[in-house]
This record gives sequence, structure tokens and C-alpha cells, in this order.
Amino acid sequence: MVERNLDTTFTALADPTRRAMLAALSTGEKSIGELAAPHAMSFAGASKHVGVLVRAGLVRRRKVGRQQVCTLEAAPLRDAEQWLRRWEGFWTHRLDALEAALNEKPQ
Amino acid sequence: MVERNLDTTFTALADPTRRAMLAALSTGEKSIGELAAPHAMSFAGASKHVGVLVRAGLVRRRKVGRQQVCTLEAAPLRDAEQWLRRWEGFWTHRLDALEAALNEKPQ
DNA sequence: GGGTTATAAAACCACATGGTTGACCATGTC
DNA sequence: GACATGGTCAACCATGTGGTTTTATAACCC
Repeated sequence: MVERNLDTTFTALADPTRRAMLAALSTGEKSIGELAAPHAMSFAGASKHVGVLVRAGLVRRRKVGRQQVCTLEAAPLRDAEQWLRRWEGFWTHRLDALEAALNEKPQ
Repeated sequence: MVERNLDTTFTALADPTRRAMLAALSTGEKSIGELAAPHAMSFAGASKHVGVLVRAGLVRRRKVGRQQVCTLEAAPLRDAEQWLRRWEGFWTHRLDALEAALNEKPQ
């Protein structure tokens, strides 16, 4: 369950339009129209981006009147973050070593 | 500098072969042949995956004799992790709320 | 009912991606 | 020099992606 979803989660995150949409949703629910508005792009194009987010499980849609209201679903983000955190110790070591090397030989 | 690289970082992470290669590199340097071996895939195909990781700044290559030795470069992983962590508070709230709701109405 | 609003769905285009194979180029070994 | 090894590069194929436009549908307003 984890590994499979990482594919679609990271794919969904690999686009700046979609990351911006997630950021917009972090301040509260938005209709698809509201999500689309800030992006210089056709409505249909933006709607497809929302579809990618929904398929990745990052967004839930529900119909309210004639609008689709979207809410952020953070669980897959947490999974992705946990996967990345496996390297936390590693990268802090490396960066500390780099910094030490720079201090030692200040050129 | 940050936003632009997130695209290529997340794209690089969106493939299980490449994630496995990063995991392999976390235990130490590996030649491209060693990285390719575990994957049922042509050598050239695996080499292309390594190329994606290099272009994303996640891996450095250097020539040693007739081999290319690869090392993990963790900094972009840290950037991606930091981006995801922006939602940390959000998802813990949501999940706490979900848990509370489940406890309150145990069905 | 008729018009407007919010969205979906489909067809299409250009380009990127993941994979292959085959030719090629170094480097090391005999 | 001859040959194997480690790897790159280019061409190719199928499929996916990001975008468009057009058409359709469902809900609301008058």
C-alpha cells in the first residue's frame, strides 16, 4: 500500500500547478473554479490537474449545488514525508561533513 | 532555486526503480553496474534511470578506471522533505480530528 | 422554458518518459 | 594486438502528460 502510492503521490507533486493547488487548499476548501482561477490556463486544463490530485488521493471532491468542493487529504503527503525522512540522518551527516570541510580549508 | 528543483526532484522520486537505486546508494557508493543488477531491465535502461537521478542532483558520478562510481547527494531530498513538512501540522490535526470522531462515534 | 454558471468528457496535439536494441568507445587483461 | 568489460549514445516504439478546443450535462436564476 505504501510503495505503490508513492509513485502517484510523487508524480502528483512533480508539477508546480498542482503544488500550488495543494497550497491553496491548505487554507480551506475550494471549488474547482477557485482552484483554477490563479493559473493562466484553460478551465478544462486546471480541472485535469485536480483529477490527478484526486486520483493520487491528495484531494477529495464532493458536489455542492453545481460546484465541486475540494478538500485536502494530507495522509499521502505524510507517507511521502516519512519516506523522505529515512534519509534525514544521512543528509545531515553529509552536510555537516561538508561544512566542516569548508571551515577546515577556507581556501 | 528551490521551487524549480522540486519539479525534477519529485519527478525523479516518482519511479520505484529510481527510489530503489537511492536506497542502494544509502549504504555506500555503487557502480552503475551494481545499481543496475537488481532490476530486471537492460543495462542501458538502468543507466538512463541513473541519468535522471544525476540530472536531478540526487546522484554524483565520477569515473574510476572503467567504471562510473555513484554517490548519493541528499540535499535535494532535504529540500523536498522540507516542502512536505509545511503540511505536517495540517495532517496531524486532520488525523487527530478523524481519530477523535471515530472514538466519539464508535459505530 | 430559456439563459447562465460550473463542470465533465472527448478528441486532438506536441512532447516527455520508460523501455528496447545495436553500434560505439574506453579501459583493463591476456 | 585481441578480447572482454563497463558504459554511453542514438534510434526507435508505446504510452503518458500537459495543454488546447469543442461539446455536453446538470443546477440555478428569471
